[in-house]
Amino acid sequence: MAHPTIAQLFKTQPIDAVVTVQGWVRTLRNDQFLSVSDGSTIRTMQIVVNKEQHGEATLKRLQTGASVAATGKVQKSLGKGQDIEIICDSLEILGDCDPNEYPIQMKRHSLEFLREKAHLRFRTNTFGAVFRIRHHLAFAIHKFFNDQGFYYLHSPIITGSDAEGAGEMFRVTNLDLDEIAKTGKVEPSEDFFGKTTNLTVSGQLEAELAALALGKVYTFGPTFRAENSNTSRHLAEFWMIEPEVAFNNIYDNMDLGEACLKYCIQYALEHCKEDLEFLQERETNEDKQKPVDDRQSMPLLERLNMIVSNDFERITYTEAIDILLNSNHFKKKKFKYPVEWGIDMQSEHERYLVEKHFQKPVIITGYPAAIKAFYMRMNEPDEQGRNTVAAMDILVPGIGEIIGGSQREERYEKLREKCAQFNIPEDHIWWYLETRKFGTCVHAGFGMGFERLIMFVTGMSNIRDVIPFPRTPLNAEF
RNA sequence: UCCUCAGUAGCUCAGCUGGUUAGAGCACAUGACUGUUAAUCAUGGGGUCCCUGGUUCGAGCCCAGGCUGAGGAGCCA
Repeated sequence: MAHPTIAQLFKTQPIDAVVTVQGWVRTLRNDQFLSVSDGSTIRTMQIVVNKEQHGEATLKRLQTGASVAATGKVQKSLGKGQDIEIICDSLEILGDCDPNEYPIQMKRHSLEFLREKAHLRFRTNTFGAVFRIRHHLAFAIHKFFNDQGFYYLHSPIITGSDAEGAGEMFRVTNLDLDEIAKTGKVEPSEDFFGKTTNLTVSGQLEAELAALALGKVYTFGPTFRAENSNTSRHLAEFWMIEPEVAFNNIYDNMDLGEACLKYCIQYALEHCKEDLEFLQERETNEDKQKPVDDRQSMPLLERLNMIVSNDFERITYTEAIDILLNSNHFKKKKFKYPVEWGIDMQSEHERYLVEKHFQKPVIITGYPAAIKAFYMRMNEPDEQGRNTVAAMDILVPGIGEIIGGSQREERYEKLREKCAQFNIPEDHIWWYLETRKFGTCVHAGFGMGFERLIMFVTGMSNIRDVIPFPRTPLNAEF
């Protein structure tokens, strides 16, 4: 017999049908009303039990967290909190849950506490909502690209390339480290792959290779950075989406990034309404404890709708610097870091542009060549002879950079010059250079941090709360 | 890695200028009630005050070092 999920029961409302619900107890109210969750929705099913029929000993075992199977007839609820309920006929406790040991209670827990119980935090309303939304967003990404004729490319997790310079890498080896500690000698040629290998920091270079044959591709997989960064926006293991499109220039790239973000948010608004409403209420309650300045300027759903229904602001780096230089904020010397053409903009500068000046997502293009990666396409020098590249960053309120991308340098000799400037030996990325030698073409792409997207959509403020098992310095317990 | 803040009951927190037996709410146990919505009411049990060392007649409180967590910065997605 197939068991309907609670989500299905609320949807179909099969009054008078006899059904079995399997799930986990949230509370037992009044020795009569059992609230059961099965993860299919944030809502719980009310199971009406009674002491006479099921026995006092059984009711005592209906502790928060216990797993149960309840069979009974679906009825319109007499109570006010739900439209249907199940009048329980037979009740089976599948797994007991000792309340003296079980750490999750029907009360508010801090997110920090739940992070230490990562194996059990799925059972809370907040994390249930977050991870249901995470699923829907992953699905939305695939649907967006698939519907536009992109191919999903599986870039390698283990890479022999160390050219991208996106950050510190995790070494991958099966050499005997104890032996190496004794001899003090590492011989890469004796390693599994016969050379030094690392966990990938980006699938971009590989995606470019594929785009120059398949046309439109995207990667969506885990990436790894061994940076010792301890912030609410960084992980050592995170998921990234990297589309790469042949014949796209920087403007096509901006259009794609904006459309992708809007599509994902719209998809969540349509498919995760109840979870988003719950998270909005949660955020509003949390905000009440905060100083007025730290609160969100508008509720979650309003913020998301605002993004979907407005065009992103598009400005050049040079214009952005001018805005900063002409701001009262700058004149009153409120920026901690200096502002001048050529700087790598600090968080405070980006936040000012996005949250104060424009109050909506901003796409900044044309960054100084000196502060961007080697593979970005050189623009013609500006009137003042300054070198910029066809890079673009999409910044959103509250998160900062959610997308970073560029038109790629497709000119063979220009790219070789860049390699020389960046001290990248050509024999390390000969395969990348060859794509420019054999039928090169204009192409562009970007990287979008999946967890940052989820943060933006859910309103969660710590990245460790939007990935099931966060990997951060000194933390890999689960 | 740097700066700032925090660590007290299972959880969330209070604890005065260093002073005698360390508190509250929730959770848990027992009982009452029985159409509740994190049910309610009464009663009860529950503490390595993060660790190590120091100052002091006396340390949850002061000092030093360490550990852990959070916020911010850098780096980035």
